[in-house]
Amino acid sequence: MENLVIIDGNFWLFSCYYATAAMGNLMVNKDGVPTNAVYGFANRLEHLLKKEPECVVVAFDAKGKTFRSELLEEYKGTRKPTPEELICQFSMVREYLTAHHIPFIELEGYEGDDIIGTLAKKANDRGISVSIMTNDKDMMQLINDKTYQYKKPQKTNEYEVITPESFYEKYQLKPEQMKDLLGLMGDSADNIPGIPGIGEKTALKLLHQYESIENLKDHMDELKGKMGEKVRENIELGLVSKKIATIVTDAPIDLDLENWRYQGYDYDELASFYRRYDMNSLLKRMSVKEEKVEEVKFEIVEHLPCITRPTSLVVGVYDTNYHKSPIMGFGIYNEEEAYFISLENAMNCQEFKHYLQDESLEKYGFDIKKCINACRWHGLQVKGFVFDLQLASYILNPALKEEMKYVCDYYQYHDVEYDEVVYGKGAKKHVPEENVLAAHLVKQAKAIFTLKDQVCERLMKENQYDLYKDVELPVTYILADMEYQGAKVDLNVLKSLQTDFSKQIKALEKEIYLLAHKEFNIASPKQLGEVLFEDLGLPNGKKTKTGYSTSVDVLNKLKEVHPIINKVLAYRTLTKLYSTYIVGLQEQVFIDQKIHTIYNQALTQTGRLSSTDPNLQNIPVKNEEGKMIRRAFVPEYDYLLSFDYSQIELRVLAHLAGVKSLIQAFNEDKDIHRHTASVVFGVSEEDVTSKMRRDAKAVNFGIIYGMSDFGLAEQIGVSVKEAKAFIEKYFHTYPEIKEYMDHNIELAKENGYVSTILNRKRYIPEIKERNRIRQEFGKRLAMNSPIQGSAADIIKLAMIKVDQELKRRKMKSKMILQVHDELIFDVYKEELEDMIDIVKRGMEHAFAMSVELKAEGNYASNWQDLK
DNA sequence: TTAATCACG
DNA sequence: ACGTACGTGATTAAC
Repeated sequence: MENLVIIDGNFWLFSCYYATAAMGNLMVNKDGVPTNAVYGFANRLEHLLKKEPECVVVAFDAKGKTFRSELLEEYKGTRKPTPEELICQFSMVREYLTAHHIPFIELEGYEGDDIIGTLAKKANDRGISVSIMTNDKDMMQLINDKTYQYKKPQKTNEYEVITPESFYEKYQLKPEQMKDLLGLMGDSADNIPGIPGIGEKTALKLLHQYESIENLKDHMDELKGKMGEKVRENIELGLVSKKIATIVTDAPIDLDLENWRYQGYDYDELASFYRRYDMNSLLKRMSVKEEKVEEVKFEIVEHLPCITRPTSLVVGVYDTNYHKSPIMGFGIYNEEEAYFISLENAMNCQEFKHYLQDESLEKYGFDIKKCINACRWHGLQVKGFVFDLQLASYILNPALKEEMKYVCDYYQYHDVEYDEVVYGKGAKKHVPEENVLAAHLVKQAKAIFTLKDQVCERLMKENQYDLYKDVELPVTYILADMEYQGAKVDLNVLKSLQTDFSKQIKALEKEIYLLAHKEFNIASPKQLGEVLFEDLGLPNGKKTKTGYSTSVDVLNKLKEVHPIINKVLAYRTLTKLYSTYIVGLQEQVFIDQKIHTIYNQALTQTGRLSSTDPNLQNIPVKNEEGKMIRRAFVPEYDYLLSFDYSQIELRVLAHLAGVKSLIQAFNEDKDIHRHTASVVFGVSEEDVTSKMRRDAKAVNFGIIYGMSDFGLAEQIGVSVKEAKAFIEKYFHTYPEIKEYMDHNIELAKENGYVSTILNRKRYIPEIKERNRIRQEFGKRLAMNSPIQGSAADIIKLAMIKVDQELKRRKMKSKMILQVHDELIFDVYKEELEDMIDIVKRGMEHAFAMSVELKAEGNYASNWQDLK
């Protein structure tokens, strides 16, 4: 007999919530959204699905009241209000089911119970058996020889089945008499009164004799004593209670078994749900479930045989910083050959070196920049990389973690292990035995080889192959050279700053202790908060989950209140510079006197680069003390040359949105913030005051971020009302901007993603979430990402253009740094003029738009003097 | 490991 | 009535 499984969605969600919420610490995802109930729900469902049910459907309560509250005002009146942390999971669980392709039903005016009752009846009428997944005892009235109830005990996942027989054993009643039982004894959970004074024992006795409340009413005169009185007094209440406890079986819902047939999940959709809410164990479990693949066969060789065909190549780099990491060995794979060779053997093998260097031997890799540079530090030159799975997959979906296992799982290739699992982590990290290492690397190589065509096809289909091949791939080679070239540092500058700063810090420390009347750790926000807001009794501006906020914005507002504030602010600035830059950078200087950063090209959601180990994209520049750090960055050759784009994001916006007056202003080379101020405030450009310009600048920036009135108000220090008026005026001035922003929000809703000028995509699942705050966040992403991303596209094009020209003209000067809208070069003095010309032109002609691009630059003998 | 803070575009 | 500007990385304290 065919079977339909009906899940009582509300019961499951509530019980999962309370099962873990009671422990005190709610499970949340990285954004702080509680996920415990949905996580439990998912776990329970996955377990159920292992039993391979034929048809599955979930029933939920709909919002609003039902006929029951009309019959009885106090129905469900004793329920505690649903906690906030659970409410937000109602929509989340629906997202989960949608991702899982499991149907759910909710119907206004009906409870989930009624949906279950109706479906069960309709299914039974068609000869289909039904399993009701709930612990709710009301539901027992639905049990019959084709419908069983499945109760989940607290501890196990093995359900207790309630059949008509087991029901009879317990109550000596027919299941449909459950309504009468509840009608008489009431139900405290739903606040159904029943007949006061009648409990389960008496109710059962009465029903064994009279069968139903209706029949009892006809014979109630026969009843004796106190009990008889009670029944006679409240028989009507009993009848109403029965009505309330009766589950509807004729709600307007159709049985749609064909669409409810469970046919497995779509990996992408479900995995993306699990990723979104950080449900990593469920994510991992879904890949484990896949069928076992056959063992990868390979050979561990001392000498590499002659290779003549394309291969995938994996370099086993041990540490995350590949500029100083040992290499453990190499994995090489194609459809006929699979080898592992250790570094030691590789270094002594001419055939291997030839294989690496031969550009005509095409190689496929994962993070080829890492492979190229790790090899370079070992004196090995690699040529012929033509495919990078990491970059390709980043282009297809930047949300994917950049680790290989995640990427492969995403493309349904599961026979790859996490590096962390093979090498261990933390103190346990080690180089594994050779055969383990070899298997790991060759498996990775096989994965790359296997996935290449599929991923390229997908790039073609998405119209992103050009972005990958003509932008990201060339850029990765350029970045490899930039990293390897490095930025030269004058350690003497840092050393002298170190003595200088540590004196100042000590002095400030003393002054602060004096003002605070005690010694404490100023770097501890907790202790500082206590000193400022308790000991000194300063007016506290609230904030943060763990205590007082002591961030700059808070402290800035207290500057006038107490002299300690300025000292603390100065202390903060200096210690930040001291630890992160003065000390931190010195530790990162290589033996060649240079810093070799690592650019992550497959991380940001917008297409920008990021820089680590150390981060050279956040070297201080905004205040005087900070700027001094830049004096330590010096040329290896003669000069540092830097060019940066002027207002690239606003120009991109003007172009993309087709803002006529902005385009014109840019092309007339006007001061854009002054222009904005003049149009918004309706004064001539000469009459724009510095405040007006400052405010206009804040709005120009804010607009790129998809600002709110509140955010702007905070930023420029006006009331929310004023900020709102300001924004309205701004949109009135540039109506095209408003249209463009709305358009992108629409695109995100319709397609699920937004795109840049080079068709870089960013998926925005947030925009479909039911949580309004998350949805608003999604809207801001939809507005900002195309702008920030297009600017990132453009500077990548510029890097390629400049690099090509440097190569064509055989220049010896080098590109060494990229800071989002700025390129920095280490130049020979005899090349200086040419370099200025090449860089400026390369940047300004990187991409043709209706708005001209403008790059301005300078040269100097250290980074500080560049600005 | 996480939260708070602050450095950059 | 919500909570509130986009994208990063490093350091420190405190668990």
